[in-house]
Amino acid sequence: MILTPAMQSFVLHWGEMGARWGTNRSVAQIHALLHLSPTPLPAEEIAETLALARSNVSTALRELQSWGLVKVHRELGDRRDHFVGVENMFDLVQEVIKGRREREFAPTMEAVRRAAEAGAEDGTPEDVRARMRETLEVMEMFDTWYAEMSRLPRSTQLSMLKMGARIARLLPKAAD
Amino acid sequence: MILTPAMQSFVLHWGEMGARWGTNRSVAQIHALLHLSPTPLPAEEIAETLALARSNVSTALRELQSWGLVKVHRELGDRRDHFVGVENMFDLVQEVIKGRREREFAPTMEAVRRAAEAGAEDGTPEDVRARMRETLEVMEMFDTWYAEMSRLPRSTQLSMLKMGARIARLLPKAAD
DNA sequence: TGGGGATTTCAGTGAATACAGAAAAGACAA
DNA sequence: TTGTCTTTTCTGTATTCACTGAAATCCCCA
Repeated sequence: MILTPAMQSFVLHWGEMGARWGTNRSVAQIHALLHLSPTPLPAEEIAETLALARSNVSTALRELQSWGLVKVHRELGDRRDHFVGVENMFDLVQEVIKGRREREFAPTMEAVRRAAEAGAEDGTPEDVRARMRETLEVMEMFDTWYAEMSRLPRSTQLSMLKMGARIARLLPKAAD
Repeated sequence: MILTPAMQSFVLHWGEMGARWGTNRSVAQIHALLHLSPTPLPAEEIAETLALARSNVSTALRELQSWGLVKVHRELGDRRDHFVGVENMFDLVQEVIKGRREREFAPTMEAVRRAAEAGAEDGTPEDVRARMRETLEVMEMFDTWYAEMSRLPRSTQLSMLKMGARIARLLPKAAD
């Protein structure tokens, strides 16, 4: 598969963003390529197109699959796996946020909780503990908000996104 | 300044989260320390407390200041700068998101836009270009949503956060 | 059960990043 | 100016992380 300049640019920039968002460059590039490709691609072809080592592609594909961002597609009469990107961008966003919350946010929140509690017995000054508790509360507020939002049906999420700030007008004047 | 075990744990975990969120460990640790500290701290003391090189602290503080997460406080009769963390956790969240959008999201969005346009002339298949445009649209939707939300007064943002999913009940049945 | 293609695992290499320590620059008082 | 204290810049080193290529494993078919 040969990439046009526009496709190359897309893949490269997507890879760069991915590198800054917690995945490595190759994973993000492969994801970009699969997202653009109209047909499922075998690992070999991905490696050629992006000039990556075959083994690297294999690892990256596993990671993408574990995140639910890539699915395997089997072709009749072909032993090789073919890979497809999730078609819907929202699934991507959802998976990325979910993953980051689980791996990076939740553990810290748990640690902050323990620190705030443990502080009572190890001589941590009360005002410091108060700051810890306040920090925890903010973290929990965001976490709860996220949990609730992620459970809403996709269509509702979309409406809210599209409404943007106009949704604020629906709020009662004196919100609790 | 001596840290209790609870404070150490807080600082360490915060540092770890920071490392996964785009800043380096030291920057995040310093931020955590300043967030806990009831009084402004001079750079020297920060370095001692966290066992970091003085130079490293200097660089980290500059970075934190450029992000608006740390302010300088001058003490009468003391030449040294003293540093304070922003008291409010929301300011932190706001700054972090703003920074990431500017540095990591917006440039990619711009690149995708150019790729989608340029594709017209370099032989990029129409269906591929369509996927690029769709990607761009989703990115723009999130970006617009963020831009609008960030302009709302803090109190409104807070109400919305606390309402969580209940806000969905305020939506008209057939949202556009 | 053996052979061949496809995939995964693993160890070594290379590049990027964070860090420490030294040197330089800046501010202030005498 | 000179001396002292503080802060910043710079350079080499260490660590971390991604990547490659080779070897091992897996899977399917004959």
